[in-house]
Amino acid sequence: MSLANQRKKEPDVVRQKLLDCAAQILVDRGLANLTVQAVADAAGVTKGGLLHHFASKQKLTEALFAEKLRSLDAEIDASMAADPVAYGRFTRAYVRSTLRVGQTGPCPCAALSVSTLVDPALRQAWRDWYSARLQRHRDTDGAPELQLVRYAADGVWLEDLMAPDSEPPIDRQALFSQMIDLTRKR
Amino acid sequence: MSLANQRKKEPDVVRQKLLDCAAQILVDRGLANLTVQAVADAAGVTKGGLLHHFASKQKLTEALFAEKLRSLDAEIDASMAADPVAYGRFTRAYVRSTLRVGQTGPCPCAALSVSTLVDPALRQAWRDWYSARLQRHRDTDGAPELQLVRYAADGVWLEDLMAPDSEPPIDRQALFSQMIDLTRKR
DNA sequence: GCGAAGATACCGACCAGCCGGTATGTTTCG
DNA sequence: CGAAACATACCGGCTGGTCGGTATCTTCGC
Repeated sequence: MSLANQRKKEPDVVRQKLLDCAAQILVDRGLANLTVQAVADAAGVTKGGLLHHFASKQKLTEALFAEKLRSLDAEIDASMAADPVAYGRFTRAYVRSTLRVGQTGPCPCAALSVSTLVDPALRQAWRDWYSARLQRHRDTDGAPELQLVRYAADGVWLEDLMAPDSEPPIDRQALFSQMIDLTRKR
Repeated sequence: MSLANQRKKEPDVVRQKLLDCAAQILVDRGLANLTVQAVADAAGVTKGGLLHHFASKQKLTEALFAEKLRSLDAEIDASMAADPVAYGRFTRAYVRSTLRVGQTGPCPCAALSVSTLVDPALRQAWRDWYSARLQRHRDTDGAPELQLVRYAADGVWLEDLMAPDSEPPIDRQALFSQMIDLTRKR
């Protein structure tokens, strides 16, 4: 059996690495290549090892989705806390998280959105989150102009998803400030 | 056996139906469920019958992609021809095609975008089409404000894709005229 | 401290089912 | 007839998933 499992046991690390690798494969190798085997290989674990942490592929994608959603949620909260202006506060935070100017790391939205394509149940989870958030900030972010800005933000990260490495048609920094400007009351 | 193929032979109809069913499955049952068997079943044909029309699954998706892209292209051309104002003409046509107020049938974008997730080659095709179109109308649609509007349009049909049956957070008609307004020179 | 004892983490082999694809038959059209 | 338009049967490969086993961690009596 060639003792291969004499590695140090660090379940939390392995589990996290599985999620990370799954996210990366999802984004830059496409949805079709997100197989249990591929994820396990990328994380340096056997398929059986992966299935130990996540009872099924479904559970894996669910966990991935939940993690990214939580990450986005926290990011937005932090961003909102640093914003002194009430009007359009959520929309600005949403834009900051998606455009990622001055942010570090990849946008959680990427993996999120691809996940929704694989499973209708995940779509529902996303919808729930978004509408809950919208309801929560309806006083400050209910205006149609702000909804438009949020739509634009969605369009931007969609472009990022479809063209990961090519440069955008217009300067992101300029686009960003343009969008932020649109969230100021007139 | 059991002579099941006593139906009238109408290859063009069957071929088209295969494409339609593929598009529908793609949009509302997710990418993972787009199998040759499923498409064949939905179209009332056996798997072998499908493979007769499209030599491979790859060919099927390519044909689907090409058809939807051609459809979108024609729609935009027609929309632009009916627009007397030069500035932002392409952007308005793009918005009309995606928002689909006063348009009939589903947005071709939906199936288009999901297709791009399955095959990187299709992404490239989409990018090529879009940048070619952008280059062609750079004189009338090069302004950053118009790019923003187009981003917003992308965001809208993305929402349609993720929430096919739920009603949008704001009135589509109002959103539409708001976006059109943004394409008028100031 | 130490060592038994169980729980946890992980491996490796295996399986049933579905996938895309092929090869071949049968029916209908021109 | 002959060719196109299908249906049927079947195959190899890969998929997600199971199972039994082993190595490491943790707990706890002493």
